[in-house]
Amino acid sequence: MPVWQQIAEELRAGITDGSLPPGTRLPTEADLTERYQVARNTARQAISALVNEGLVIAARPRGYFVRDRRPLEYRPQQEFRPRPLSPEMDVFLAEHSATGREPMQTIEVAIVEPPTDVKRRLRLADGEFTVVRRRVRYLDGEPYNTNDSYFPLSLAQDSEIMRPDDIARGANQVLAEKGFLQVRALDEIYVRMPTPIETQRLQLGPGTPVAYHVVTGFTEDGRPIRVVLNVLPGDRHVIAFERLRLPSDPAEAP
Amino acid sequence: MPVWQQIAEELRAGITDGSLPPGTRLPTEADLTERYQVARNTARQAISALVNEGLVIAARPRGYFVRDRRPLEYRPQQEFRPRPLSPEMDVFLAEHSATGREPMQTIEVAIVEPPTDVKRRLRLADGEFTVVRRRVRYLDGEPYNTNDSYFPLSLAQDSEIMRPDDIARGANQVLAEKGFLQVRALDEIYVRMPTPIETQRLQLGPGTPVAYHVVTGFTEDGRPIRVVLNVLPGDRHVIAFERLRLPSDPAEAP
DNA sequence: TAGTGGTCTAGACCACCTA
DNA sequence: AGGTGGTCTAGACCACTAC
Repeated sequence: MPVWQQIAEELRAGITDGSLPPGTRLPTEADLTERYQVARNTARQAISALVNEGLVIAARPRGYFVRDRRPLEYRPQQEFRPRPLSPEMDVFLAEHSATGREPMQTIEVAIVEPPTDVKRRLRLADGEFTVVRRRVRYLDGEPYNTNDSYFPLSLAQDSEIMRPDDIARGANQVLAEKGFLQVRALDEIYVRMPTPIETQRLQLGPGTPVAYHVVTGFTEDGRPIRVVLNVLPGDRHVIAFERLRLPSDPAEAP
Repeated sequence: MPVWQQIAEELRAGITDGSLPPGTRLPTEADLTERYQVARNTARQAISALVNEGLVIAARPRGYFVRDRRPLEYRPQQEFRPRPLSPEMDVFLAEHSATGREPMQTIEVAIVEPPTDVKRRLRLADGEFTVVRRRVRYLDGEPYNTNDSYFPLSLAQDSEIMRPDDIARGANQVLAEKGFLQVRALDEIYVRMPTPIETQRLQLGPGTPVAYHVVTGFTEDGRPIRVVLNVLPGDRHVIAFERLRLPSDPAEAP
């Protein structure tokens, strides 16, 4: 095993077995260089592996620190659940103001030609446009996730969806009032490393993967009316949902 | 912007815009060293960033190659769905043999003291034991995911669950026949970089995050009877599920 | 302003696989 | 056998920020 991996392994062991609890300062590069009698680059390579795994964070010039991770719950299902409504406050804001954290979101609305994955899911023809509501959500000033909702222009036009404000009753309610009630949603979750743009928008540290959560909403007759692209930093979320056995289901499992 | 990031950015752009399609060979380190007039380590740092992002793979000594990624569908919901049963074949095997891929799994059964997260979810006291069925699933010879199912020893004892074989009708059916019908499941999905053990067990390349999918199954009266820990490599899966609007739900959305 | 990590250079030797 | 990436050394200068 290469020297740098041995060094990394010793530090990793300390982190996982609790002898280096979150917040602990790691030895400096100079310390490691001397302790293991290696070149500085070798010590750096060891630490950089830990940084890439998301275990350690560099806080220049104070040194490297063991990272503290405490994910939040993220429930795709809340969409179909009753919720306490505060006037002028949407789901995200309402949910988290209860837990004592300071929620905030930026909203930006634009009319755009949709990206290909959105286009396909909304079954749009070439040249058809969409309305996109781009939101970045913050909790206690830290970016929490991004949420880009796409609607066919024909459905969203001249509705509250076009206004860059919170929609307290939710965009789906707006669509429902126009005759498009969403009764089914398809969720897809991809797990990958972030793009540089996502890294910037969400202020991600190195070694932080993201969940890319795509929701497609359908009406009763199977028409897609809404696609949401969520980007959830892995170190800040647990995705949770619940499944109930339907009366028609057999009693089986993998 | 540091030189190595500029180099990485140019290569990344080529990969994402399609001018460097999957399978393409990247310039060698020597090429980059000369083209950008930098030291070899600088070129290496650029490429290593791409490797860490999972975009590129090193195939020594042939060079670096643009990675090909084609995820498979993973549906937690299949558990509550009717499925075509082939005798002696469990869900995983039955599902994928249809698609022309070669499924295979290794099964290992053990009686263990459960890890703390399992213990908590099964509400076990100290010293209580569990039966764990550890499976590694392969498709066309490549590891696909791991699936460790934990059952309270008292429930699984003296049942087929203890035998290291496929259970064609599913472990849940076995439990149901003993009077423990699972009617509800709680899913939690964590996104993170793999541990070294997971890296080894799933033969993960660098820069491959995993989804850690925990399922807790409950009976009608809320007793937890089963915890499943799935580890899904991000480059090999899409997690997909569907949500239906219940009659009692309001017509709302985030 | 001292000390930290961030970047970069210029060399060296090695293991491994493909041709 | 030759070329590839993998590892490592020994230096250098810089930017940032806590003190």
